[in-house]
Amino acid sequence: MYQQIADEIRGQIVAGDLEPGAKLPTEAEMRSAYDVSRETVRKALNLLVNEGLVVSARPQGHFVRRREPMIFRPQTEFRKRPHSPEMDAFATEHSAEGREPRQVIEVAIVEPPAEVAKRLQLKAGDLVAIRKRVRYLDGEPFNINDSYFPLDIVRDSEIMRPEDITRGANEVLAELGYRQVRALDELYVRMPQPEEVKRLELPPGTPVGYHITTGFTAEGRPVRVATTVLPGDRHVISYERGLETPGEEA
Amino acid sequence: MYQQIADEIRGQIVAGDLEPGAKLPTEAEMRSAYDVSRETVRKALNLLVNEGLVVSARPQGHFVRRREPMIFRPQTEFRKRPHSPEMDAFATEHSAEGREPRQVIEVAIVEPPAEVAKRLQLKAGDLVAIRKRVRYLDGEPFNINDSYFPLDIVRDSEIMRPEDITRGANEVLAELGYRQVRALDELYVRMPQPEEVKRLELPPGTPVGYHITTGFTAEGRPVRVATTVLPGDRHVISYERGLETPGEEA
DNA sequence: CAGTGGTCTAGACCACATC
DNA sequence: ATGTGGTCTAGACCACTGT
Repeated sequence: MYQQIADEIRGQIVAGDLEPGAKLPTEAEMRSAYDVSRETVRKALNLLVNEGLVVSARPQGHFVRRREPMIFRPQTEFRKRPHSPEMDAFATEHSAEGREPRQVIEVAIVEPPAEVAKRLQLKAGDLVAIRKRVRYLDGEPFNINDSYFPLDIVRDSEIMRPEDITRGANEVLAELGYRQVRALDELYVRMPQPEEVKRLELPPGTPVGYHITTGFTAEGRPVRVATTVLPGDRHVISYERGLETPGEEA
Repeated sequence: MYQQIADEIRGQIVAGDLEPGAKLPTEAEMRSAYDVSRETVRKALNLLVNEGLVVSARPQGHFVRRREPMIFRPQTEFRKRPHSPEMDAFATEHSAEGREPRQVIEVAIVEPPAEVAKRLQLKAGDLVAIRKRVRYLDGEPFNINDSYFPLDIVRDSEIMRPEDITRGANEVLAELGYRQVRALDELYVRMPQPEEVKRLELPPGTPVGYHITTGFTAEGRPVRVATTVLPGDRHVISYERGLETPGEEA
C-alpha cells in the first residue's frame, strides 16, 4: 500500500507533473488523501528519498530533488586529442567555469587500508604517506581525493607538506626517481560510507563512483594509489574513443 | 537511537566481526538486547539495507550481504594494447571464465526518450529502432544493454530482427553505409529505476552505473546510442592508461 | 505449527524554522 | 505559537518457509 503511494508520486515526478524543487503534499495531507496512517505515508516518502528522488527539508516539507550541476570528468588519455565538435559541446555544457574552486589538504602517515596495501604490494606493517584532499566548488564539496605513497620513497619530500603542489605530486615523484609511465584504473559504483556522507554532505539516496588509480614506474613498481570518491549527483565521467576496431559494446 | 544500533552493527560488519553471509540477530533478539521497540530495530536494519550492507531473506532473517563476483568491464580502446602484467592479473582475477552466458533480445520501434533523441539529433516525432538486451551469466542478470538507431537507416535491416548478430550491430550499420569512426562515452552513477530493479533483480541499496555511448560516422552524424545499466555490485570498470603527460588526477 | 520478517495502526513527544 | 518532519512506542495481523 505504501508502495502504491510511492509509485503514484514517483510517476508524477518522472512524468514532470512535479518539477524539481516542487513541494510535495505534507504528511498530514497525504494521510487524509490516501486514508492511511502517518507511518504508512512516511514509508512511502522514505522509499522515494532512498531512490534519490525526494529530499526532506525539515520543517518545510518534502521536495522533489533538484539536479545538481554536473561536473565534467574527462579521462586524461583523451585530453590530448583534438576534440570533436560533439566533445567540445559536451565539455562546454558541463563546464565549471566561473565557479570558485577550493581544496582542503591533510597529510598523515598511516597503516594503509587493505585494498591500498595490496595495490602498492606492501608487506604487513609497512606504512604509507597519505594526502587527503576534499575539493570544493562554490563552497560545496564535490569530491574526495586521497593519494597514498610508500613511505620510504616520499619521506621528507614535498609530498609530506599539507599544501598545494602546483606542479603535481606525480612530478615530485618523478624528481625523486619514480616517474610513472602507466596507470591502472578501476571504477566501482557503490553506496557511500558514513564518513563519505559527512565529508561530501551527501543527501540520502546518493551513490558514489569510487575510482582507484594505481601508478607504475617503468620498472613496474607501483608508487602511487589515488582514490577518488565521486558523488553520483554531481559528476559525469566522459571520454571519447576512436572506433578503428568496431566491436559490440560489452 | 536507531542510528546507534545501525552504527554498532555496521562497525561489526566493516571490522569483519560479522562476515559476509553471517546471520544477524533476529529482530526480537535485538529488541531485547537494546531494550527498544521493534520498529526502532527495524529502522536500524532498514538503514543498513539501504546502504547495501545487509539483505533480508524472509523468513530466515537478516544477513550480511555477500559480495557478488565482479565482472571485469574493460574499455575497448585499451584492449588492443599489449597488456601489462598488472592488467593481466586484474583481468584474470575478475574473469567470467566458465560461467554460462545467455541473453534475451527484444526489438521494437518507439519514440525515443528525450536523452536519446537529443544525442541522435532527432526532430520531435522521429522514431527509432531499439534493441533491448538483458544479459545473464549463470542464469543471473548482470546488465541491460539497449541500443537505439534512427529508424530511417535500419528499417528492414538485420538490426530489426530479435536475434543475436554475431558480427555485431556496428558492422551491420557499416554495411548500410554508416560506419562509425568515433564514440562519445558518458558514465553516470545513480540509483536504479523500478524497471531496472525488476529486470536486473537488484537488491535494495544497489546503485548502478549508467553508460551512454553515442557513435558517430566520419561525417559526424550520430547513428547509434547504446545505454548500458551496470549493477554496482557486479561490475568493475577498468582500463589502463599511458602517462606520457603526467598531471594531477582530477 | 512455530518463527521469521513485512505491513499497518493510533498515539505520543520532540526539534526546528518561520511567523 | 504554529506547523513541519523525526523519533519512538505498543499492539496487531499477515505471508512465507521451515520442521
